[in-house]
Amino acid sequence: MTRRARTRPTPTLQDVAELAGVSVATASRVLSGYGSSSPEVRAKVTAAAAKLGYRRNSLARSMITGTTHTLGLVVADIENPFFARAARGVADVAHRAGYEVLLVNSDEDPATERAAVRTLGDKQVDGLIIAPASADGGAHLAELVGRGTPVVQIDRVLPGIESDAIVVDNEAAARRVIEHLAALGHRRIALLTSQGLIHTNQARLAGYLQGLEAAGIPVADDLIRMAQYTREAAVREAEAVLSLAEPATAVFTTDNLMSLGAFDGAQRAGRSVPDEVSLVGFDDLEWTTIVRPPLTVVAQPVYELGAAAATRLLERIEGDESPARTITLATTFIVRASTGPVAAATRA
Amino acid sequence: MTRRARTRPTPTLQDVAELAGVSVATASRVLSGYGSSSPEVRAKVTAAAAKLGYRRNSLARSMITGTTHTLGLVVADIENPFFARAARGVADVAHRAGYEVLLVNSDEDPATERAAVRTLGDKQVDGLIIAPASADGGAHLAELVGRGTPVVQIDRVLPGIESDAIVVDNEAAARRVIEHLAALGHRRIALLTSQGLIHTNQARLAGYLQGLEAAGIPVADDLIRMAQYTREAAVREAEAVLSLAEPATAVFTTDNLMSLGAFDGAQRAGRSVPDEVSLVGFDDLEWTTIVRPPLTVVAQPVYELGAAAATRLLERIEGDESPARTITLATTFIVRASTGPVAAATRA
DNA sequence: ACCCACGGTGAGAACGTTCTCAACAGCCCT
DNA sequence: AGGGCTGTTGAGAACGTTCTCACCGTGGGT
Repeated sequence: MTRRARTRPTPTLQDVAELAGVSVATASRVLSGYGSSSPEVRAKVTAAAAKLGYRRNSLARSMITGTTHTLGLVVADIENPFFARAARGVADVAHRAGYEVLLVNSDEDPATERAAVRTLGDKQVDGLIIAPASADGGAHLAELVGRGTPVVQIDRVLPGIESDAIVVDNEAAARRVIEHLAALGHRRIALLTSQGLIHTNQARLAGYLQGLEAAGIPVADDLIRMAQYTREAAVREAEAVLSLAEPATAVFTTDNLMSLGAFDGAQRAGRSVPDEVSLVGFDDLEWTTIVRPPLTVVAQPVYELGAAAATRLLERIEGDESPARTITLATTFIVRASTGPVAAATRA
Repeated sequence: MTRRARTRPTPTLQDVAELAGVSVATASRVLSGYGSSSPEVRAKVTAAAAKLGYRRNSLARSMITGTTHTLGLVVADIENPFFARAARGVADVAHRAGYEVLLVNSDEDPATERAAVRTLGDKQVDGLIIAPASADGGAHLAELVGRGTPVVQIDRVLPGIESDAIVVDNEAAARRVIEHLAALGHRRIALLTSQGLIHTNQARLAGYLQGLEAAGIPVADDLIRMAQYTREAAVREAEAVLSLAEPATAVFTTDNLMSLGAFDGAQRAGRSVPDEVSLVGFDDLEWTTIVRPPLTVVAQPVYELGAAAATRLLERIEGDESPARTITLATTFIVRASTGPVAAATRA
């Protein structure tokens, strides 16, 4: 009924072989460049392939070779600059090695993540890079690993899985921040973090607490805030912490969205930075340097995180059987103008 | 030599069938839920599958069904918030429909793009969404389309390809910007755009020119700047345009990176915004509202761009054979505090 | 009692490759 | 002259599914 003749079937290896007057086996040999073949045959086959516009069917190839040259990548949200940059690191390394990447957003939802991991497994990815959300356990990851598909975790790490992991030294980073603020005389230092992302945030909280202890500053519960993961929530918490009876003189945020919200909150509350409140953010995004004052931040080696994960994964795929390793990357603390000494009025 | 026994071969449909005491055909029927089968058999098979931890091999399935449930997505750079958001739109729609997305960065390089499109084709994607870089022509896209794989272009559109496209009304957007600035008394309006991205930028340039004409403002060549696509280059051009003998009183930038650079450049040049120079950016990113003054921008419906592309592509995949269509989405002009009337000193 | 339809099932082809193996020719070496 | 090696080739199996088809039994309609 409907005319659909314009879609003629794609030429197959058999078509090429016939046109070249050789067997399928021979055609495959010359087009895939293995085994041996005579120059004349090579010429005939390549000519036939070109003439037909032959393109190999990777699916069929994968069926037999058992390798898809595809990597799975599961992140919370590709729109988050953190994951976007990590993804870029993964993609670059993968691409250079001739691998493609299958991307899935989990939105930090364990169910979505589980389904995604299964689907990617079904699609026979050669390996998986994941920023795991599920705190409950990684049965789905263990399943993959058990079937021989290597997994590399990034940013967070689920214990009990035989897999490599690339993380950042969050505790040290947070400790360093507090040290800096304490040296400037701050004693009312707020921590603004987000719910979820358990592992990462917990480490940053731990570092915060260690930092306070080292500086001899008592822990104040009203200064430790867990906001929903939205800009608005961060704004609210920042404003709240600045309007306490004894307000915070410094706010440390543990990721880029919270940092944005805190900056916004400080401005809206009419607090001058750093005179009335010092701000320290996480992740060195572009905006942190065009804002006034530019933001003091913990810069994570995000691109390297992704690149290292992909590199490690490819090593595993190539057959590396060494025991699983967790690689911890160092952060860089960049002091800019958003942090300064406590104002005389608020001191003591 | 090396012990690798821990990787036992993945169970196949045949294993399930044997354990359940039925044929492969029957096992396939119950696990894929087509045809008919008795309740007892269904129970036996599902039990066997569960016991073995059976997971279907999507590759084998795709071989026979001819569909991979995978979409290709080619963008310039996933790190660019514009593409990240569009990708999110694509991924959301795709995911909801049971499709996965294979992501490739082209870096605006035609050769990389061509190779990527070919590879994705080889991998038998069911459809492709692409922000095409190659101005030279879309032979690689035509090739795909010719083989029956639908293609949807986003943001830019290569002429002569039988494919749908989702774009934004760039001319109208730029015209609107100039109209706004002209109404504020500006006559020295600079356009800061980037090299490459031909189609999009050309449309914005056209809109700029139309806007000037409509306002009766003569075109000044020294105010039309094409920078390299880096923040630094944008900063330089912005500074340059502000230190002309007869400096620009307004700067219109045509994408988010240029906007960031221009904002930076105005600050570095010590020009107060909007008193000495008005700024209009493209793309409504988060930072545009925490910066002082907040930036007047052209907001593109980026998420919708990606979502619409995916929606259209899925329709094609489902068999829609209607003639190719180009859908043009409208932009929103958001006036914030970075634009204001020309200063009395510079006026006239 | 006969026929037909129908639910349930299995055998085997098919998808498009790669890869193993055997066959064959030509050559060198003894 | 005979044996073995090397390079080139083709036949056919294999990968793990889905799907077509034929078969069987059963039950209902005539």
